[in-house]
Amino acid sequence: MEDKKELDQRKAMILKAVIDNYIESFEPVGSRTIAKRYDMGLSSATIRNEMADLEEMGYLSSPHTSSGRVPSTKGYRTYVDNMLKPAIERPELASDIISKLEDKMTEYGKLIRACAEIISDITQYIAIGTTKGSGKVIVKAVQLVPVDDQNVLVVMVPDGSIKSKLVKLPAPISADRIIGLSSVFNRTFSGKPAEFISLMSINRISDEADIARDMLLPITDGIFDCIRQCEADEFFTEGASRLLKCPEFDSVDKARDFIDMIQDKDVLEQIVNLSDDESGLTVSIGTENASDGLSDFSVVSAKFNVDGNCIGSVSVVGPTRMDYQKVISSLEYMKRMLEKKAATDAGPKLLEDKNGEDQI
Amino acid sequence: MEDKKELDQRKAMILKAVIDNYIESFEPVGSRTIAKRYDMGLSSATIRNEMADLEEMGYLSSPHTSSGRVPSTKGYRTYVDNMLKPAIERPELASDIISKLEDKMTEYGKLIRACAEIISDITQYIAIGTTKGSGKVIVKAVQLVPVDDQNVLVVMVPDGSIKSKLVKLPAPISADRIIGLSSVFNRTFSGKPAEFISLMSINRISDEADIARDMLLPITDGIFDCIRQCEADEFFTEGASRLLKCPEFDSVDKARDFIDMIQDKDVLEQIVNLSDDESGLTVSIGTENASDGLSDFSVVSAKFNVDGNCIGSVSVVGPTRMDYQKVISSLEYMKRMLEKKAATDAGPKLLEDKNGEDQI
DNA sequence: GGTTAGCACTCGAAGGAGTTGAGTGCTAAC
DNA sequence: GTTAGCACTCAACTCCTTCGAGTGCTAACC
Repeated sequence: MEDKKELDQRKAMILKAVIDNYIESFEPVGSRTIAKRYDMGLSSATIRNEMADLEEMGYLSSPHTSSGRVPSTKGYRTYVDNMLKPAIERPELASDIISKLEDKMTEYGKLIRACAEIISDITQYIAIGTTKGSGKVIVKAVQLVPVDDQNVLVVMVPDGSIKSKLVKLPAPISADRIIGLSSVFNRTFSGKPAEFISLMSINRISDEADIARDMLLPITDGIFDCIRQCEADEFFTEGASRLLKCPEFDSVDKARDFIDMIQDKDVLEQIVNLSDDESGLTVSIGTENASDGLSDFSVVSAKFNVDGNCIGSVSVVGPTRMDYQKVISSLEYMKRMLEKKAATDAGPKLLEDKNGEDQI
Repeated sequence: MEDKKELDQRKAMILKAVIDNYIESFEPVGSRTIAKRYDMGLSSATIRNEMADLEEMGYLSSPHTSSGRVPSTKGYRTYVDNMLKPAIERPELASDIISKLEDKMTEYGKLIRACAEIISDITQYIAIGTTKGSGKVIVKAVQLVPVDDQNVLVVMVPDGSIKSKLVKLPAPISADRIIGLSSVFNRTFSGKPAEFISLMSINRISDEADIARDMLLPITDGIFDCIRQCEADEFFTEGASRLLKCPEFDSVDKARDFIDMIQDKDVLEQIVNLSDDESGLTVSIGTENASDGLSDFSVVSAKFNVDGNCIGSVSVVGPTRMDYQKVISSLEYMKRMLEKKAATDAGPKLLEDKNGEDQI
């Protein structure tokens, strides 16, 4: 009552104990439980007093008069900021993750999906992934692949990704023509920013390749489509059903509401845009979340940066009493691994400035 | 009591009324409800007697002594087989579906996914789609697309689909080399069945194109990978969260169990393999299902055939008291539309035997 | 003989009273 | 500052009653 300044060490210890317990049991924690489970050399009465102080200070709250205490957003915040052990290395996880990623490493879209999957697997919460639509798409290459006499696969290679679209031409055309056309397209567009691909260029190609404009239209449409795919942020959700295993969903209504919410574009945006420009992780707890519907949930978000560009993000959504330790350390670990691997290993974009001195 | 032969017309009418009611309300149906809601010119007492008969005959059952009646599997079966109105055309749906399918028509995998999505949207139940891995894959075309100096996109075109895989070569190579190589690969493999692509051919290509074998290996690996993708049956589930909206999931446990079950490969197999070789729809009701876990659910399954080959299937899974009318008619409709559209319209495979008389 | 009205009976669902136990706040003693 | 002790609170549980929808059966009716 007298002083309401910072947490002293004992209060901090008790706060941590309460939160640890609550995370584990999802039940309001009483003073006696703490006294018994942690050998602090304090009686339940003393702890009771401290807990009353913590409540007054806003770190804890009680659902009703005579029940144990539950952490508040402020309590979780302190816990997350100050009380977590530094992320531990988990070599046993590492090899597993690496092997799962190995296959996917060639394209960022698939890669991030794989990350989200793995993270959801590890943490048992929902993981939401995004691939960041790079604002300005640079076309590295365009290729046309003849499929049959009237269908052409348009392949566009921007940075760090590959997009393709099958288009149907208004009339049959020979494979050789397509291949010839392919090199005209490639010559015209490669290295150019996406804005460059305007209708103007069609006329140029039409002249150069001596081909009717309406044969080219579906192809350029296809390219536009690929560009649009690149520019668009993509969302995907992994492990939604897992959340049903959380005891907080004791009624089906809650589960329903949550699932409805998590499918709302706006909420997804909020979840994902949460992390600011920093390169680290962001944790948003309970009422800290912008969206009301998320006030009983926490979001831990990691952005993945390669070569200074954000290529996407993975966020974990779980109940406020989530296992922060686990979530944060696995996300951090994933982020480190992915960025390191991307920097040393494949990924089309990273080879740009190499010289082809070994060329065969 | 006296005679236990077939349903007479009145019994059938009452049975249908009970099932209609139960499907709507998910509550045991009493004789009075029927008497009031349907103007049959019969009192509740008479209907009560008839319902007792229906129970004795196995079409209905009552959860406990003094509650209304609930349809049994046999009851549903009779309902589905004899009492549904023929599928109605829904022009308003048609245009919607067609426009949604338009975009996806180029590849069967995406197409069936889109179908499952639409069906789940319409029916509000879970839809499970599969693409049938065609046993014997015929390689229509192989193309290599240079991405940058060390990465190559391997594109393989089998029937009705397109697969691609990005591979990394052990050493840089020029785009022109790749394009040259591409035509060698294509010449060697196109029109050949997948089995043909053996290690033998690598040597041949290695000779013909004058290139080191270890540069070719990643590429053939990529092709193998594409073939494997074609051969594999693929599953996907749409609208799983919708099922939570069914009142039968009054407890979270049930929902959990169901979601666990629906993710089990074996159960999925059963759901999908349910439909026999017939070309129509298959309905499996409650206890008719092979898997115990599904005994409170019904599955309606449609196989899609194009040119006499099954290209995949979509199944709807819902509670036994699902709206069969809606599910069956929309699935049937979808099947008809898809097959018709596939027969008249694009889809790479369908152009094969056309001559390129219009060639530009 | 089929149909109907009437009545006693059944049984789950809903609501309320009493009990239990974990937990609190407060006070007084150490 | 810490602790023991005690009165108090309140959700959760159990037990009990009431309520009503629905049944089966019987006797009367057309």
